Amino acid sequence: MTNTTLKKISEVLGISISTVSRALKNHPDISTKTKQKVVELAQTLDYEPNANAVNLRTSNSKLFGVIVPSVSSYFYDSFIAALEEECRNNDYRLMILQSGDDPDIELNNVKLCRQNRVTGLFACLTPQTKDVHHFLKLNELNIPVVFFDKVPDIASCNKVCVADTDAASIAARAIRNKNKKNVLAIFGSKELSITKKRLEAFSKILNKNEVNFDLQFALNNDQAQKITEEALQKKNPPDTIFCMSDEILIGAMKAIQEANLSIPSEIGIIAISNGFFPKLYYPEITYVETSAYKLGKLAFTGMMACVAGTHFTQELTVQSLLIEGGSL
Amino acid sequence: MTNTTLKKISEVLGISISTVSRALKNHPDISTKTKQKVVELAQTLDYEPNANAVNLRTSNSKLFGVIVPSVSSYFYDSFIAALEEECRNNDYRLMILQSGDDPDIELNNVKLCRQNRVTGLFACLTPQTKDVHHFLKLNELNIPVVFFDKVPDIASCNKVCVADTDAASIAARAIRNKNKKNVLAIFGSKELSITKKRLEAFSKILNKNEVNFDLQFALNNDQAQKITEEALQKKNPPDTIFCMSDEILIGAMKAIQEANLSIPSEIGIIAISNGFFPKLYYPEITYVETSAYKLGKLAFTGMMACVAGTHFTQELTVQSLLIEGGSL
DNA sequence: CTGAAAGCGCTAACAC
DNA sequence: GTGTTAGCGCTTTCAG
Repeated sequence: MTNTTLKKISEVLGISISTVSRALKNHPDISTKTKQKVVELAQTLDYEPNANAVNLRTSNSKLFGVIVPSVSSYFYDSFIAALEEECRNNDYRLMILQSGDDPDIELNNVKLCRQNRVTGLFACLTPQTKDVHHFLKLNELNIPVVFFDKVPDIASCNKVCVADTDAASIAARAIRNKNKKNVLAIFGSKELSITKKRLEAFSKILNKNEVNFDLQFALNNDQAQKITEEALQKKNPPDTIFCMSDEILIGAMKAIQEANLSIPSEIGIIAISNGFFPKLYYPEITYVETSAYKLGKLAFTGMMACVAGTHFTQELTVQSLLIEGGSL
Repeated sequence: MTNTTLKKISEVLGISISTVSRALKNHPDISTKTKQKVVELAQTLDYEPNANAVNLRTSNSKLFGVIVPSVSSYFYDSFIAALEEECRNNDYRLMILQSGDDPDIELNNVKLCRQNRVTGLFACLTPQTKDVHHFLKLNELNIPVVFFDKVPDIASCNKVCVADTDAASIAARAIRNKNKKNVLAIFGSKELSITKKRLEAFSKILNKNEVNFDLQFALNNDQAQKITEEALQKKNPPDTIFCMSDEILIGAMKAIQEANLSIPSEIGIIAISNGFFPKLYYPEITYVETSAYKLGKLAFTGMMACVAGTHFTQELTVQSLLIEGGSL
């Protein structure tokens, strides 16, 4: 069996291809009878338009690309879920690509997007990406690029981000309000701009309020676990742990379970999170929400503005929100 | 700026389109000088072939579709990661589609696959999917379909699955070997064939060994949590909890943390899992691995066999493996 | 209301 | 070695 085409339908019905095409699009010119005949036969023959032919002809792919480090992530999966919903509702397809944090694969993914003539691209950079000219090239071709989460330093591009500074400030204030005095603060890779932003805001508030904190950096959950284990064994252990991300929260919680401390009476904990992991524990962890889902919705809105011709060329941010669990 | 085409290159160079096409494919007919000129100009003009045109012409999309319930899952994300790796290495693209466990969206996704003329489709059914004829239609069009994880009951299709029966048996034997006497066994939705298989194998072994177990079903982690909470409050509480899936494990663990029981001295726990969640806790949870990553690799191998013409029309399974944590 | 014809960008016989 | 030509399946003027 081979795919049904307009030609085949037109031959069976003894009418022209263009009439079939119009009938299927419910064009007002076509008579009701003809439409009926065509639609019926198309159904019988299980006609599905060839997207490649349509795209080639119309040069409108109705296709967005999205490049994430990995779909297996506490964060990007929610982002994709949001995009996907919007795409479905707006009759766009989504081509999901993963960079694996490898700049070469990233470059190749951008190529793929160009080859498939995407209408627009959502991109999260790898930490090592220095050169973004292959992204900017897309703009020359009138393909809007909306960067999210890990965005370029340059100003002349569209970016959507979570409110890093706000999130860290909110967490710091929550700690101060609970009169905590000795905080273990664990941040992610020093290189990341998101770490810098969060750290700066966090320190500022705790310093101003003279809350003592032990500053640590962890690249993954194992390191976070080790750092927490060591801190808990000190003569003067922390009364509170701040975790910059889910990854770090996971490590810290494992150490707390190991030490068999009860939360929040023996140790307090607060994190910045997308919201899934904090709900895994009892009591649930108090966290500042930086919602990837909302970020996705915002990115899509921005993209649609670009497609409509309104480049926003600025940084949009989603608000952060304190979600009280019982851990602080 | 507009996209570079073969035509544009041919005009600049004053040669024919076909020569350009051949030169870029490194066709042996073309002279070295011509090749060089063409490749150089193509690079300068940032030529990227129009995938739609190529696919239309060659009717070989080099594109696979994959339908999962959701990419936000610690099972399907691993599956996708495996597929993605293989696709990249074999020069295929992957179109990732999510059904959201909605049969209507599923149907629409199948349509999308047909419209994009995928070379093959990997599909995980929604629990409510009764009618799979729209999938089988693909086979008529010589588009192989490889079902995975949640597969149809019918025999005449390609399926790859985790070894459900084995996994449950391994877990049951581990429980028996530890001389546990009072097990709370929590399974997922009764409707799912995977539940039936796991339950049957599990019961058989525990019954044979006269291990008493309380059989419960939970549709999500909240229900699993409630069930566990109630069981732990009985006069004769369980000494072991068996969790059929990660989702159930999460709920059960929350209840255990709430009851503040220590593992494994006060309560033992064992799960069937993809391996991520068991490592979140201290001590790490003992689990029977049903690897989505391995499943993905297997599915791809099966798909390539189909594409090469060797329909396997049978059920392939990935082996299960007991991974000892410290929880039993 | 319907049909003829051109063309989107590319590949692949078939010529020379 | 290179060019000519036809055609993949579709949309969309332009004619009638």
